[in-house]
Amino acid sequence: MEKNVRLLNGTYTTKEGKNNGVKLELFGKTEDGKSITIVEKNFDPYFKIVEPPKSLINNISRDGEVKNISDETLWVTGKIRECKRVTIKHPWKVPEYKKRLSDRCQILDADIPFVLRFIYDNNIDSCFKVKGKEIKNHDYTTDLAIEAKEFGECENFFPTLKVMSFDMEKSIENDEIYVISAHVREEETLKVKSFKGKDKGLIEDFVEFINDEDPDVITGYNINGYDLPELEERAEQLNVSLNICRNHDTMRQRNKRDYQIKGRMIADAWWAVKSEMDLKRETLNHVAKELFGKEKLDVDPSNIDQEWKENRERVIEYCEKDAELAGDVLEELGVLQKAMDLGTVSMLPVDECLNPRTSVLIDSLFIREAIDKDIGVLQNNYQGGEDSDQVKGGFVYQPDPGIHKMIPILDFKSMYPSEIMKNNICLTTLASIDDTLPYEGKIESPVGAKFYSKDQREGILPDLLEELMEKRDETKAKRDNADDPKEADYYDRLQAAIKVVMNSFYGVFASSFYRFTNKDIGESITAFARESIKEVIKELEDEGYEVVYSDTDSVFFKSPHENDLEKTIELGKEVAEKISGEYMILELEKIADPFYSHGKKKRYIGRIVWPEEDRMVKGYETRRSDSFEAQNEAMKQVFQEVLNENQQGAVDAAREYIENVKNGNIDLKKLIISISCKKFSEYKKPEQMAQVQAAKKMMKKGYEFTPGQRVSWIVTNSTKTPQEVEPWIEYEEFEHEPDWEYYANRIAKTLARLTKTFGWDQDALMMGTDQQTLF
DNA sequence: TGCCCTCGGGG
DNA sequence: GTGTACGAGGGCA
Repeated sequence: MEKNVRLLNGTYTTKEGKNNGVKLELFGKTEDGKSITIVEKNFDPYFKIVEPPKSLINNISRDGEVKNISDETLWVTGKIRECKRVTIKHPWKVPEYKKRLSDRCQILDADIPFVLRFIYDNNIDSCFKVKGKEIKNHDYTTDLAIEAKEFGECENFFPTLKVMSFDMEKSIENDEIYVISAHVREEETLKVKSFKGKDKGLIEDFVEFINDEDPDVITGYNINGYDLPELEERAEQLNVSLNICRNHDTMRQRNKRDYQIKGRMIADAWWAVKSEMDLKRETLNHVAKELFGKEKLDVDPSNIDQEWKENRERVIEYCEKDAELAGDVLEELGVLQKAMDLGTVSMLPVDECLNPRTSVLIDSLFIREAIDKDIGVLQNNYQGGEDSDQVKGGFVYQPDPGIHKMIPILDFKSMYPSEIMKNNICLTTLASIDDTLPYEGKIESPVGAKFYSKDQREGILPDLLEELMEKRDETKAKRDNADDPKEADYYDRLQAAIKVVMNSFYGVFASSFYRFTNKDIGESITAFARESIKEVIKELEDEGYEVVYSDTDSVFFKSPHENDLEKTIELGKEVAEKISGEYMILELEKIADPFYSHGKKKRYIGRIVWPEEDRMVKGYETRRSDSFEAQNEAMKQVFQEVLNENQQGAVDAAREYIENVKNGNIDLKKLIISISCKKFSEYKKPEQMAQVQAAKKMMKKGYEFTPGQRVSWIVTNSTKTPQEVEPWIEYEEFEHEPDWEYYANRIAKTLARLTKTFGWDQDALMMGTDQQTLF
């Protein structure tokens, strides 16, 4: 059998026999839309050791676990060194050897997940051709299974993935699961099914359903944080196996945060929302409204037990709707497509690209190069969680406080990658660690690190980046020349994926623990970058322009054409081109009119007038959790005035709002603070927590409270410690006096960030008079 | 100012 | 699974 496959994920098992029974299982989707398991039995785990003492080799060669020891000559941190490749029987023994041997000699290649090791070593791409013997009567849930003989190349393709989205309604009071609804789709809806009844049978039916349907992807809203852990716990209680993996293994918790279902991918729609959208609130309801303009069914989930008693049918309908909605969200955000695109660029299984760890993206490209060039792959060295090794970041210019007219914003195209290419930065070109090649002294970073120039030695890192950058330009050109909109869309997604990979180089190389970097490299990159942006600022100033702000790779300056957008666009483009160098390319990104900051770094707002009308708000928005609506409302009103370039109006709006709050002249609903409350005993200092106080007072009034429920309250006296709050109960009159002063103060604090520049700080806003009048 | 604690999503 | 990683915001010292 021969098949073209897109790789989804992989695992290994030891089912067959005791020794030598390690087999890899790769799960994928064929070009003709079949799910497939690829079994590989002939790959052994290994690691490498650098210049080991003879005694050590003697020692481990007698080890029953060790299968083979062979010679290798590798470039390791600046030297050609004699190394040994130690092949062993079991992948999970590698960490053991790492620990045992690491104080006697340097260990290489010992922290690469086994499946990835295999695909790197065999240069397997995200899509590949596999030849082998079909396994008839296999026990996998996939359509096909094959014993791999040979791997080859094939064109990229994008199979339609089968997605099962599900939702579970469960009692808050006890452990009972009321209903699980599943929604299966490929391109269109295939099946909707709800599971009810006794929990044991319910879960068993659900498991059977999953294995029968055999979805590639399992999704839902916050399933990693709620549905899956709850399901797991209940299944354990009832002694039901959640054997929903494609090889019939049990679903397991991978980290604290997510789960693993072998052969299937878990794509939590909430996580997708977090990374793809910028929302203040991320409830499914809000997201649905934002994406589709529709509200979901009105069932109060914090009161699910009541709802279930009163109207089962409605709860079931609600559950089905939510299951479908989560799938819709995933689809709308193009999550799977993006993961496949990223897989295409990074040569990784789709699963690795759903919530990619940037270091894995880079590893995939870099390690393949290292194998090719006989370079030793060092290990990541996370030394504790210390961030003392944090590399100094970008340069941030203290913004010029006030309202500014017509501000072109220039930014460097892929700044960090460009610096790396320009200065040939790589572990393999770092001259200070290398004694095989004399240094010519051409490239020295501002922190004193020395790099070989390109003609002396080409770095892998700049090479990879150059390739990516070229590919991106090519892809963009293809996009622009495509006649078919579908084709154009494909190329656009691909270039976006390339950008993601290129940018992830920065994060990884700015850290000091990534395997292919070190402090000198990280610091050199950012130092070169700071130098470049400062040069731009200087050049602008020398030309007579006034720079008002700059952050890392962008510069904001004043256009002399305060009221002429056309001229400003022209000027911006002209200036950008003039200052650009061969590698460091500046572009006119957008134009703000007006631009405002109160003088604090990373806090500014602006109205974007080019290339599209937009609003730009950085660092000012109050986000979620214990904020209350009045804060947002007041902020919005003041924003509006500032963007209308009306200073006085902004101050007046702020004063008026605060005055109203002080006088109790505001809708009480806008003061409600609402947070969920755990079991009281789970808090370190429960008596200090406002939510505990509110919950207790609710119970006293005879209302139900179950741990985990959301509670709402209004602050009535903040001068006490802890502050005094009273619960807000819907449909009941609030018979306490809010602490108006407290609310006015919090609003003033928020607003003062904006009005400070106009001479109005928090206290001034509270008093209603500015400093000048005061003194 | 800096440390410690908590939340979010879900029911 | 050849592991180790959330990030923002408020309260309190």
